[in-house]
Amino acid sequence: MNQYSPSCSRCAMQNLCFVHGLHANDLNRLDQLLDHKLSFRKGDVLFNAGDTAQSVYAIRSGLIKLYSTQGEQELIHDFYLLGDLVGLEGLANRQHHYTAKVIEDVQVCAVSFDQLDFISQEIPELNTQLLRLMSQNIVKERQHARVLTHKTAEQKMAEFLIEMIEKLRSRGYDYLQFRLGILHRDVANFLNLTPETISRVLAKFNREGLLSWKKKEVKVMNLTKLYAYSQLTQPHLD
Amino acid sequence: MNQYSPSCSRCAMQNLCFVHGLHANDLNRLDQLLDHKLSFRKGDVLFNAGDTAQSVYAIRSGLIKLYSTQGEQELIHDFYLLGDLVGLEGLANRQHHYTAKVIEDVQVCAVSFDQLDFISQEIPELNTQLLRLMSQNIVKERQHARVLTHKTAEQKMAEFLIEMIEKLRSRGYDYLQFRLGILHRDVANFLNLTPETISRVLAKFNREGLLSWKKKEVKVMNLTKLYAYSQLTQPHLD
DNA sequence: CGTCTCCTTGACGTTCATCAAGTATTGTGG
DNA sequence: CCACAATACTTGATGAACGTCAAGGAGACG
Repeated sequence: MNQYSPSCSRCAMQNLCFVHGLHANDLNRLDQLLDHKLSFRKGDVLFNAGDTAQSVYAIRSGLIKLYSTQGEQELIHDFYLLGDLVGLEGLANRQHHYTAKVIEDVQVCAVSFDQLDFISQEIPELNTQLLRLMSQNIVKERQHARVLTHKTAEQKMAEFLIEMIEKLRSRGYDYLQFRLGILHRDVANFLNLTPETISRVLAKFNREGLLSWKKKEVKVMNLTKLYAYSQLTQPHLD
Repeated sequence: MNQYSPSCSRCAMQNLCFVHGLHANDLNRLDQLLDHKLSFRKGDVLFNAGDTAQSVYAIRSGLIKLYSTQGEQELIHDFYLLGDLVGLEGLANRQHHYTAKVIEDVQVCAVSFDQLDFISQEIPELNTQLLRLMSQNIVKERQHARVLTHKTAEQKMAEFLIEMIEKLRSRGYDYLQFRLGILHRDVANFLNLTPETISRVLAKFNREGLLSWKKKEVKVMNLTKLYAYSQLTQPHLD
């Protein structure tokens, strides 16, 4: 599951990243686009706001936060992990609007915009795929706006955790116990709360036998109750 | 300025809508895409969340709000007016995620996705343009998230008004006195405030000789002070 | 000209931020 | 690998911004 293969057509993550939906023939063409796999360490920056954008990054492992700054104010827009695509919004203008910083060591596939542009003219399906990803991004941002504005601290926290859980589940990982190396400060920032509030909510979740998150290790004790807090509907387990 | 011309190549709004940046030749091709001009009345719905998406709409006049609903909760994501493009995020999946409702009678150009798809394969520049618009949309949503989370009621209000003012200014309209037919309720929703708070902030702005908004008519008395409230930087006036 | 919706203004309440101080954990250099 | 410094987390006390509730007034529409 975690094995790396250098070509898209044999890539273990094929279903997760943006090539999903392309035909075998097209995948072979896409292979040529891939720079080699790159590694970054915690604290490294994939790109800064204002940088010229040269490629998009498909995350193979690790964790990245995407944020913008205004004055002193840092605002985290999203976290990316295995199977996610970072930096796509820089494509059209060849300029990044955000900073992508590694918070847990990552391996990424870098895909050059130039080549992507070029080949997407020959593979219409890829173009549609890019537009689809952009659309999904917009929908996601708007959903996040709803969370930020209309949910209580407890709902925000529950929803955030469930998003992580569902991502892990969809990728076949253990989702009842896993490492989550994000600072409370960063979660707080993302959800527009304070670290203190995060701490209090987690203490409550723990007290009520819902879930614990200590020393970067999450243990889910009562998933159903967690869903109840989040107001999301719990999917049927297979 | 407000005159309607049925072909893109002679369209008075050429610089405002998504064809901006295309060459004359390409514009002629684009002409074929245009359905005739459509009119909608206040209260009409261009499309509903969940509808199959068939075209994108370029606003020629009037005002539209785009929103989603969850349970009873309506959430307004954006307002669109002259020169704006509505419904683009439905392109990839051919499905609308939001409802677009007319709040002041509109005239729109409807551009079919099918044809857009087809011709964008022949005009690479159009494709880039679509991606650019999507990117800008994402950036805009994230900026809005910042406003929702990190600004006071007064800053939100000032920023909202300035956005309207700058839009009118960029389109060559009177921006110190203009009609703004949006309900306080809708502004409140958009900014995550209550109508009461909107009312109080406007009363304050009025008291301080900044601006008045009564009977759907906005009069700007002190633009500089308004910018000061918003924390935005005032552009140099020509 | 009456009804309905929208807007205004005031009194009060709630959620979460802020401030503060102490404890745990992580990172670092010897 | 330990010591200690820096950073992160926890918990409590207090407060502020804006929401909620309420009631009256003004527009808009038929």
